[in-house]
Amino acid sequence: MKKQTQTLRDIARETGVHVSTVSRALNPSNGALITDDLVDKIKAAAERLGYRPNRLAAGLRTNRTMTVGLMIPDITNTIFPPILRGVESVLEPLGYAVIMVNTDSLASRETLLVDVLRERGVDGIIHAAVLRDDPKIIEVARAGTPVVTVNRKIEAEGIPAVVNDDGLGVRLVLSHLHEQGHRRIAHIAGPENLSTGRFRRKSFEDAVARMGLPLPPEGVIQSARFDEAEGWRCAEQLLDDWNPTAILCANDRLALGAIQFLKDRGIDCPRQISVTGYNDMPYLDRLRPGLTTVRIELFGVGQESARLLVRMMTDPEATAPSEMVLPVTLIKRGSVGPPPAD
Amino acid sequence: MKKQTQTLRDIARETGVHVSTVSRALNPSNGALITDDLVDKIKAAAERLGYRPNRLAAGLRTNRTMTVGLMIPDITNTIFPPILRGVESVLEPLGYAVIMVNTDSLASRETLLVDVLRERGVDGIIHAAVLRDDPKIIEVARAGTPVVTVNRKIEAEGIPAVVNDDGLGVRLVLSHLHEQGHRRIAHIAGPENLSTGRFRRKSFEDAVARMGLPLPPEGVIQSARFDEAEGWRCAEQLLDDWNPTAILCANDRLALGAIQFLKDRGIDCPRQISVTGYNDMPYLDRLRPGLTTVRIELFGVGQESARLLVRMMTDPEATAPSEMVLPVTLIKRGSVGPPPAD
DNA sequence: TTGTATGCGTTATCAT
DNA sequence: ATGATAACGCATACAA
Repeated sequence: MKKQTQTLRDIARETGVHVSTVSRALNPSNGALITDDLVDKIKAAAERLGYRPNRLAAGLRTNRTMTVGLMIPDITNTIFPPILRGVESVLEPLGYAVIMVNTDSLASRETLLVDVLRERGVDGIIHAAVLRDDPKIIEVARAGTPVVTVNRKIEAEGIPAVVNDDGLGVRLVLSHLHEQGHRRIAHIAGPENLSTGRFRRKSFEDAVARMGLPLPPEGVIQSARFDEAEGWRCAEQLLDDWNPTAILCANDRLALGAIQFLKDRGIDCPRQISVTGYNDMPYLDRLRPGLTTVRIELFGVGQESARLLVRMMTDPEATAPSEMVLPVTLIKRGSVGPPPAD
Repeated sequence: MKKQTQTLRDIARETGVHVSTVSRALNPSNGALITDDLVDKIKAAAERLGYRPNRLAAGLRTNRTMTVGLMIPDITNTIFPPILRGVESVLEPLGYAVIMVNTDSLASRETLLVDVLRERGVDGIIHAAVLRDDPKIIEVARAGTPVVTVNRKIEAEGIPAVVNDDGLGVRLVLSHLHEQGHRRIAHIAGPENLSTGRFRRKSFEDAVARMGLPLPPEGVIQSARFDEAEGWRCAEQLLDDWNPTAILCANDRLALGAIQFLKDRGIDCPRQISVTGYNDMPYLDRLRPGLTTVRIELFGVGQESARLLVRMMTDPEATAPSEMVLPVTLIKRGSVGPPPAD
């Protein structure tokens, strides 16, 4: 039975040259040129022995592991798998592997997991789970590890972010509701500690003000999490305190919860109240009513964040753009209709 | 500005002892006992310097990287994220990191990706994307890397599998349809190159025979992929050639496609034809009609596969069970009703 | 163009 | 109980 893993030494012995020659032959960028036929001979031997480089050893020597870390809040949340695929689609062809961790948006877990990544010597980190205030990742970035945030961003630090145009998204939804005749439009806001929650809320409030629509304090309910239960709770509170004809939710899951609440109360959506989401989760087009929402480029932000990270990893001097904003699209479905006549 | 990463040497210098002493103090299993107060002193220094072990170096020496590979067909398929979380839930507390790769169920990609994992020296592989015939992974397992398959399994090889009780699942659905009065029950089978597709089909055919139900060759349509488009196509073919009152689909996505086909043809589900799925994907309870399906323990199989792998990694002599079967549950929803009176 | 020597950070063997 | 030293596999500065 042949040895488990072949090393450069095995190839060297096999071909009668020195290890360093093999190293150079297999990795042209390493040293000077080797005669072509020797290169061929060495490559043939490597092939024959089924040689695979040991990236641990190489990484120990070069400080590059060809591995990057990907931090995600929770992969079971359907918006993240496409981001991961986008990241992978650019990284894998370049030879990078991805270590993925779920932070559950918990600062404590994040601290832990950043170390898990650093101990493995990742060449860079793509952070889709960043909190608005996130000292640990700032520290890591300052220490020299390339870091890119995606979807979310961190405030007032030099960490590049690839995000969707949430300002535009919110305005598109709002215009659509306005065109349908809605004037009392409420908002279920996303968590305050996430940039997406905060920024969409601000965009909403700004746009509503600019349109001259009424917005009492009770018109915006703050959710604690981006999930269905919170959507339900916030919708209940909203209707207790105000009488909006439409609810603009900070994401699809909040919207699903809100619609469920309306259903449970026997309120028809959209005949009595219209509801909108954000993100365009898969399969939601099959619901009744279909959810009017904003489609964001998940795969796209994944790709761009990876491209950006690669640039930062390969050329530490390159000045990265501080922010990259991708376009969004309004998706009209059945959950929006004209407001009821009073 | 302090050095990027602290090493054992730094701690040694700081505390005035030798590197090997530091290594032993920080990792008790390494060598003999160290005096308690020295251990304390060393740990304090490590803490103070923010020391993190370099797993590359340790792995190079010990051949254990505390990293495992997870191979998945496609993380955007909603059944896989929970499996990943299950895996992570047992691995992460033990200090393991996970490198995840998507194979798209392509043998070519799998070959490639297995090498990506091996080059990084993973201590073991959890394989949720295994094909029924999969020479590459067999080779890796033979070479000594612990491998566990999950959800799917590989035929006739000594690779442990953690799966759901598909035989039971299919029988539960079939009994339910039978109780509702269905006699002409068709099947849209999953891909032949996947154990799940093949096994569910066999379970279906066996159970149908045992129940004495009619099943012409046209009563089973073979899909090429587990997706909605194939569900649509197979449903069309099915109704061209036969007149079943119920369609048992090999998974939810095929069922969604089939239901869409019926809708497109103006055939009411379940009043004219009942349809069932398999897997209980999230959010499908909100559809109309709700999909009657089989709930499988995704998180559970993930956990069990990880536990099994840990045993194999830590004790290579331990005899692993060749198969572990987890229970399933029938979920009754609106897509099944009594057959129409002829 | 190729060989020699050294070190990356750790653990393990041997000595003290 | 602790120190010295070698080795894991590779890349690279230097020598030839």
